[in-house]
Amino acid sequence: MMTTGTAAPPAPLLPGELDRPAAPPTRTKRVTEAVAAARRILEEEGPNALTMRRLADEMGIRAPSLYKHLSGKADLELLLIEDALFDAGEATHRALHDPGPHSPLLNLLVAYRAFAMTRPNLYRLATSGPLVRQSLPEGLEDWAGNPWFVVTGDSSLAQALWSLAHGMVILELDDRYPPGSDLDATWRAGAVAFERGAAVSERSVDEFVWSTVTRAPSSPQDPVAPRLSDG
Amino acid sequence: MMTTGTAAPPAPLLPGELDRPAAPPTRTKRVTEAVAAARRILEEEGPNALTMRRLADEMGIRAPSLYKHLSGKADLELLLIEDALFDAGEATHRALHDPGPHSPLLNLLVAYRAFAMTRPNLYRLATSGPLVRQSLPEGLEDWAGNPWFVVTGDSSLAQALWSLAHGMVILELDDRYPPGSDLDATWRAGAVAFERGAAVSERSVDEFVWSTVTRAPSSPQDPVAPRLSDG
DNA sequence: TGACATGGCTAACATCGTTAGCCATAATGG
DNA sequence: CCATTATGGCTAACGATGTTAGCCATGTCA
Repeated sequence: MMTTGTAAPPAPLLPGELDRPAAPPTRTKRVTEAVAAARRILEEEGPNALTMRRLADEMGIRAPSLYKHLSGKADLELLLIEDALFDAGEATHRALHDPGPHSPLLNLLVAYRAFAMTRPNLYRLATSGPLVRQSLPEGLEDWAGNPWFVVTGDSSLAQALWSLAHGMVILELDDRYPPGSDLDATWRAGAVAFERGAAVSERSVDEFVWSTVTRAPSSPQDPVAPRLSDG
Repeated sequence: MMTTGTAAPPAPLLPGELDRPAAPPTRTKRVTEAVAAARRILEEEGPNALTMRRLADEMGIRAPSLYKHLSGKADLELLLIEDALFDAGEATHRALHDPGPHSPLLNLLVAYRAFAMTRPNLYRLATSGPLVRQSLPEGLEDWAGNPWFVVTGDSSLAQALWSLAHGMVILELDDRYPPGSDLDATWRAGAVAFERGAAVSERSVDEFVWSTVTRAPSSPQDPVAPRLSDG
């Protein structure tokens, strides 16, 4: 669960580690309840069950009344994503400090995988589709991604390692690996590659450019409504 | 575009390379048209535009008439996924044979990234959410994933590398990297890690087990209807 | 020629997110 | 102390979505 604003035991920051960002914009009691209920429904009954009517039901009211507290479903999902990012940040930062049995990099991977596996639907919701970046609390995204930098010491390597972790997590959640795959071995293989890569100088490679790779011109995605404040 | 069943110039197979799987189950002319139209709509107008009514419109008929050819929207999407897997397999197998300017591993990554970037919405559709494995043509999945094994020589390493590629692709498509990120550098960093890892003996690592990491008990996803044949 | 399969159509339904507009109660201010 | 306003519920309803039921024209073929 998310501990909004309550100060944690102040562990000394590691070199390169960011401090926890300001708490997210204050939430009404009722909004907090709605988010909690939504989270419960999402995780226990799946994403299809998370409808405005079902959510209202869970709160003992009718669907239209939800709009007295939330601007719409997109707003609700944004709040869930906020929670997920806070939780993920907490879990991964903790992995940096806890005396895990392995290397920091491996501890981080283990923590990330465990985080995702224990709340798969929330993880999927928070990491799939275009991100509504400007609606998130200031600094949250940076803080949540910071452990990957702390562990690798390089921003490109950090992004690559996070990509690997996310890729493995989401493919595992979606059952995309061939049946019978030894996923632990897959994670191990990935960890090994980066464990070795992180220790090595950043630019021992030929200057390869990806310039031939470009995005298809103006490929539309789904529009995402900007966040509205509590009404 | 997909070249269903038409034989390609028979390039000699590389060691470990799988042969192209049998062509997908025959599609009616009308079904083929529907899939083509759907693909056009999806890529040019985004996933939200891919509606049964919109698709019917594109074909000059009314929505209910679509059900004379397809069992439902899930069926249509499955056909799109089939196409995407064939195309991806073609692109990546070609990367193995073309005299690319780089190492095989790098050539593969470049091809994969380019493939995804040129049809982002189809890629997202084909790789997001639970896979309806039993509805896919026999051998398609294995064949499409085979290049990753050819390049790494090890199944765990192959899955990890594919995970990295998918992670980077999907995060790039969804704009999940912090603004201003040098994504080429990220891909380079990832490639380097695996370039080095692939050359090394598979088991130079301590025997790490992930046994503490388990899935949340019975977390529901969205049910997926099994594929029905053409009606 | 008649039976049947093919492939269109309209009408309609359930479910979804969402809006409009009503009303009771609580809070607030002259 | 009462009037006014804000809060937060409600019902009714709308438009979009996937989908089904049932009708009918046309072509195929025994």
